[in-house]
Amino acid sequence: MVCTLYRRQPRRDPSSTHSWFLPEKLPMMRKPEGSPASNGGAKLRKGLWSPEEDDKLMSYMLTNGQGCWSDVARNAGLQRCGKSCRLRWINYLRPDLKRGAFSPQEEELILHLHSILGNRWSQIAARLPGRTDNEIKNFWNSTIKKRLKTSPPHRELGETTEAMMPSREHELMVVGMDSSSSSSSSVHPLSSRTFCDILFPAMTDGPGYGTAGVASGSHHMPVENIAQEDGLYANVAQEVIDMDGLMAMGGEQYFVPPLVSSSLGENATNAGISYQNPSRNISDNCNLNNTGTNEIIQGTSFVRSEIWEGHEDLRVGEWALEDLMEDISSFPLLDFQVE
DNA sequence: AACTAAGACAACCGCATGTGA
DNA sequence: TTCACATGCGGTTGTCTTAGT
Repeated sequence: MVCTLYRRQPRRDPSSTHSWFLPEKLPMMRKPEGSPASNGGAKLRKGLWSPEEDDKLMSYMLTNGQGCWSDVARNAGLQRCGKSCRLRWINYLRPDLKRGAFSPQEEELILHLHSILGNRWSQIAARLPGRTDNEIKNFWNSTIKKRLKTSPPHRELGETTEAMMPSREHELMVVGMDSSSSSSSSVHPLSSRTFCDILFPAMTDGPGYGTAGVASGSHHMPVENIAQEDGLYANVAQEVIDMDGLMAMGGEQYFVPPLVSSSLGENATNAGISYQNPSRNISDNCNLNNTGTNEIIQGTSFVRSEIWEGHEDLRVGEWALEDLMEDISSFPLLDFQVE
């Protein structure tokens, strides 16, 4: 039997311009376990969130912002573990979430990024404003994966790869972005410098980091500095990409979408990073927290703005995807991505 | 109308990492 | 240095929805 693809109705109005819109009351997919009144406060609830719980968490986050998640759970009067609250907030309640179907541009971008980053869903999500890693992961596993089985990836996205693969392809396979297994998130134990040297022997400097020649090979920003500024994983491929959006391979430069601000209340790695348009700075609308996260994000934003001053169109929550796709269209799919 | 298969997606779980005492 | 705790991430599971039979 063949079922047509569909997506459920968005539960919130994605077209709303209001910073916060309360979720529609959800149909119960699963009966929430017990009621807060009946569990005596001892046992933590699991399963689907009730609308009441959502309201509690939402209003707590609105008034207090994010702090320690276990405190959030406790202070908001939720019989949930902090982890559960965090997940609910990030994946569902966050105001900057974009609901609804992925656009073709987004799909293509996901494919593209996945070919580069593998199953690093959080990294991919960081480049798709309003989308969560969970959402992208689900989308990939349920839709794209199946689609790719019936149509090879580089047929869909245009030319890649054999011709464009770096000559050290086999080393890439061994060293770095192994997404063939479920342990894709792992950071390879090899030193990042080694990885970098193997991957990008002729890395360029990016905007904000000088204009040394493409093949200089000696102007790498120190890994430590990159990590400091971006809060990135100790994965040089990612660091290279994140710091300037340019990935150099075999003397060619390829654009990788920059990190965008799409996740309020997360750390600076995944959260607010490129507020190019101050008028849309989310922190203007939301009292993020009172524990300093806001300042951190703004500080990071400053760094980011410098790095990305060539990309003025970056916006929070609404991304010029067309431009982006144009920019990355020159980036080859790297076929070390294995299903 | 009932059943079934498959898609969609919310949420849990385990692990890794970071941080502070 | 060690330990405990918080957080983040990716994989996986479970349940609901929908369409076809």
